[in-house]
Amino acid sequence: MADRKSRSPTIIDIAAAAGVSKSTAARALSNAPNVAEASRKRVLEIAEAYGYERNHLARSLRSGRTGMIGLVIPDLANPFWAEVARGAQDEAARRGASLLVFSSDWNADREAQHLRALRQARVDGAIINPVADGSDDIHRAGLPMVLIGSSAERFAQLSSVGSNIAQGVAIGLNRLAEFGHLQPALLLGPPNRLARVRFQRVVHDHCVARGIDPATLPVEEGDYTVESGRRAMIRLIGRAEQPVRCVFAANDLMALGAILALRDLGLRCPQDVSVLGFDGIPAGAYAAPGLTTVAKPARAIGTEGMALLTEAIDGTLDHRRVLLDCHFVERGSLARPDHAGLPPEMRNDHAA
Amino acid sequence: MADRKSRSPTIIDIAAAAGVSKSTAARALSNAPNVAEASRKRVLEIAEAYGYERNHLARSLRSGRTGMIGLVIPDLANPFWAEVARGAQDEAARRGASLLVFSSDWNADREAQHLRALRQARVDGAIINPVADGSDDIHRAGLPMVLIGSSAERFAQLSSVGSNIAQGVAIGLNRLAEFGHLQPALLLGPPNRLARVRFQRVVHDHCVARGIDPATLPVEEGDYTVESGRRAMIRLIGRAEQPVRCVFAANDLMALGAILALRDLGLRCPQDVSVLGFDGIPAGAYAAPGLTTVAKPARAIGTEGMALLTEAIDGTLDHRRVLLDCHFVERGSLARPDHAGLPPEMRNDHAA
DNA sequence: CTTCATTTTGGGAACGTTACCAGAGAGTAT
DNA sequence: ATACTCTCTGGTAACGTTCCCAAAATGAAG
Repeated sequence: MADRKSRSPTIIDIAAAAGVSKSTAARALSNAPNVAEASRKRVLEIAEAYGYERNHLARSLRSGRTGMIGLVIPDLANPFWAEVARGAQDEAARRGASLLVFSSDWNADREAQHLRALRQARVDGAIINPVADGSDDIHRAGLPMVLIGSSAERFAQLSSVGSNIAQGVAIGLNRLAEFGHLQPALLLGPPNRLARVRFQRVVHDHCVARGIDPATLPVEEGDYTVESGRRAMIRLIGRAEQPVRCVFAANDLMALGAILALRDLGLRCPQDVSVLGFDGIPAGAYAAPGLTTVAKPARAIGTEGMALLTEAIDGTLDHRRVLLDCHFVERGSLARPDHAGLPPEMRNDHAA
Repeated sequence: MADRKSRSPTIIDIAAAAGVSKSTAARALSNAPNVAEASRKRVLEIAEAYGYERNHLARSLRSGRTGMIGLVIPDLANPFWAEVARGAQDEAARRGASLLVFSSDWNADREAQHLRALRQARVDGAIINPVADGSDDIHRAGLPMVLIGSSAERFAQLSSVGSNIAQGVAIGLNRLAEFGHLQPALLLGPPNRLARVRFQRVVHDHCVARGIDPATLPVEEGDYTVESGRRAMIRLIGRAEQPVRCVFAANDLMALGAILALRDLGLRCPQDVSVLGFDGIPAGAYAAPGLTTVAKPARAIGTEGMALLTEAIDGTLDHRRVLLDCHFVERGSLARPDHAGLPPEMRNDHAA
């Protein structure tokens, strides 16, 4: 009896079957007030029996709200961003919304294209990791939005959620100090890139705060890939000045590269050289030794971004910039220096 | 001039401004035939100037097509499924569709809930990795769908896309044979699980086809986690009967565990023991040695699933079951047995 | 029994688009 | 000039809701 016309029943069918007007049926189904208990019960029973399902399209067209949220990230297949997406999706589901996901591949054109698609789909709002330099495309979007990730810094006037790099670096350096490593070498990203500048600046500030001369830290650079980390580590070890006992890498992939390099060079990690990463990617757990790292709150960035966006949609959000704390993940690539394994000329006795 | 009423312009505004009826404007904007070139040009110019954007909601309500596709996978944060999602998303974008993503967490209730959301959002179709045992929820969905992944086997009557396990195992065993490993030990998943049964059956068949007695292959089992793989490898080495020179694991995580175990046991990989994985997760690249593995065509499953779904939506798809080939990824955990490094009692000279 | 307040109901008008059909021109052949 | 075909156009009716307002029913108080 449910589908006489092989067409899914509309609210009009339900109203007719329940012997009420579509207005009353609508009220009953959206459990609004001012509908007699008897009518409501009637309508709900009929709807249940007919397998009625509200047409969300019509509802949206009328009310202007779609219950859909757009998410634009650089790459859904990247573990970090996948984790962010998962967080956003969980929170969206909790709030009864659905998530439209797009990957920009760090490409401004594609980003603009996705933004257009979002607007056309009439999403209620969007969470975006902006790629475009010119802020035009982002602002022009004309819908409630929350930015995520570090590139959000370029758009100071928009609310955003990111990880607290300063706090993360602080944890890292503190833990390194506890292990006796006061002057870790740094593996940074390519120069001129925002991420590198920020990481380096934060390390610098923290060193100053701890009374360490930042200029004494050896620095090498890579491009955030494993291979570049491997080569940077080799260069670092090759330096004559000072034996390297500890490396703090700006991301996990380079840290993994460093661990590989140490193995190739016949040095033990962590006994000879400690390695600390920054990111918290799952792959770090499978290295040997497991990569100790400062993990960014990827999933929380997604959930918090969605929470903020909800406020933005409701209009209750005044500008806010949320920085979520990183946390330390101990896995075994950090140790007190073990001088026994090193030839005398490589020993370094300044550690506490 | 674009937004006199601070409201986005509708097709009626455009039509009025262009001095034509909304019918003509609609035809021009959806570049339909039977509209004078002059009118079309006029309308398009005005639309451009006003920043007009078609309301996809209204369009969908009328036409019955939303241009949205649902994707339900177990976990968006899982690298394999993230890769599948990425493939689906790319193909969707290529076809001008948008992707609604949901994670079921291998939970039938959540899956049912997501399917309901999809129906309510009036998606044109869905790509699903089914979790529910009872086929009811899936069939009841009542929208065009394509299943992906191995669990699709349970729903023989629906079209599906999966990886060709048989072919993948064949490549793996062939390559192992080329390295002189004719009787690899097997690291399987938990008994009774579909995935294990299938993997084991395929290995069995291929051994028979190659003239090897399947019963001679040592077998251990784990639960697809790294730790279980580590323990299984230790048990394997501990077996008295026969020295193990090669392990074929049913997934990459267990293979990574095996590599960790070998290091702990003081055995060299690959010189003493070769390890072959199955999956192709990115983390395998960062192990030492890099994990050689048979990679499933994750991204292709997504793209092909979307391609099939498009046909299903158009009604041009008759039942099909697509199996996509796996490919071999050489990374360094495979080698010819190097007897020199082993104590005499562990040597095993039957290899070619 | 009236009056008034309150709850409940129904009828229409949106929302912005596309589908359909009939009519208006324009051009060509009889 | 008439008839006919063609291309183009405009009006109207959907699509399935929700929102608004007025009408009807109910109940309480005078």
